[in-house]
Amino acid sequence: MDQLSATFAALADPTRRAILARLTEGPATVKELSEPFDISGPAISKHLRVLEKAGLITRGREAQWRPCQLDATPLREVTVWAENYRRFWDASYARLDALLTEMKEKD
Amino acid sequence: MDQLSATFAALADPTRRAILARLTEGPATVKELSEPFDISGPAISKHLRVLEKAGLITRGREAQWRPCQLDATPLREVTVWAENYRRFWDASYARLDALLTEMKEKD
DNA sequence: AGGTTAGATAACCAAGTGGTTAGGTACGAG
DNA sequence: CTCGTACCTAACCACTTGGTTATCTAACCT
Repeated sequence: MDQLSATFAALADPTRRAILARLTEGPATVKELSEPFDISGPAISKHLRVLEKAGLITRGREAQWRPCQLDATPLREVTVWAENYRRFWDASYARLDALLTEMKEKD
Repeated sequence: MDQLSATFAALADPTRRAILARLTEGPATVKELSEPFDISGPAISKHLRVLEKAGLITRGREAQWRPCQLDATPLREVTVWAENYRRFWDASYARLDALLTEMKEKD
């Protein structure tokens, strides 16, 4: 699975997006991350592994804790990808796009 | 499944992203969309249904053709969501963010 | 009417996903 | 040393997914 697909797949789950949102407030242990959810530890572990494989989090090792930290660089690729479609929803951008195309055709 | 999850799930497949890329050049029939891929018609049909349920395409009806058209509005929600994480990858944005936080704390 | 083309549906299969429980490892505290 | 805590792996389950082939409908063209 390519990087972008892995990122999109990881983001497709609300629990994982909530974990990322929590991590914007700083690193957290697995226990802390699992608090808001009504699911078992192993389920959280699996979500974290998906996020880790997608490169969205990195994990440290402190005694018996394995602190998680956000790594948002894959999200930059997501926005870069989505930017190619901006002209299809952003009216003002579409006008600019049309203008640029027109100018290019005049060359 | 919520809208955002459906969109991310739809985008997690390279074939579906390629279909969207093709549709930026204008509407296309199912046959046209399936040309570049080495998979069966029903497989394409399934991909199109996923894209349709995610609101990324709309489908018309012309004689025996069912032309597909891009609808990028869900992608706007994707960028809106990702924008909340920009400060974690964009250094200059992070500095601006820190400045704003500092100003807020002075109030 | 008969044949061809576009496309959808149905039934099936292998693999993946999101969850569980049970049990194992590693570390700190008493 | 033993106990509790944090976390992981393994095995299992129901459901979904991405693909297939076979079959159906709908429209066009002779």
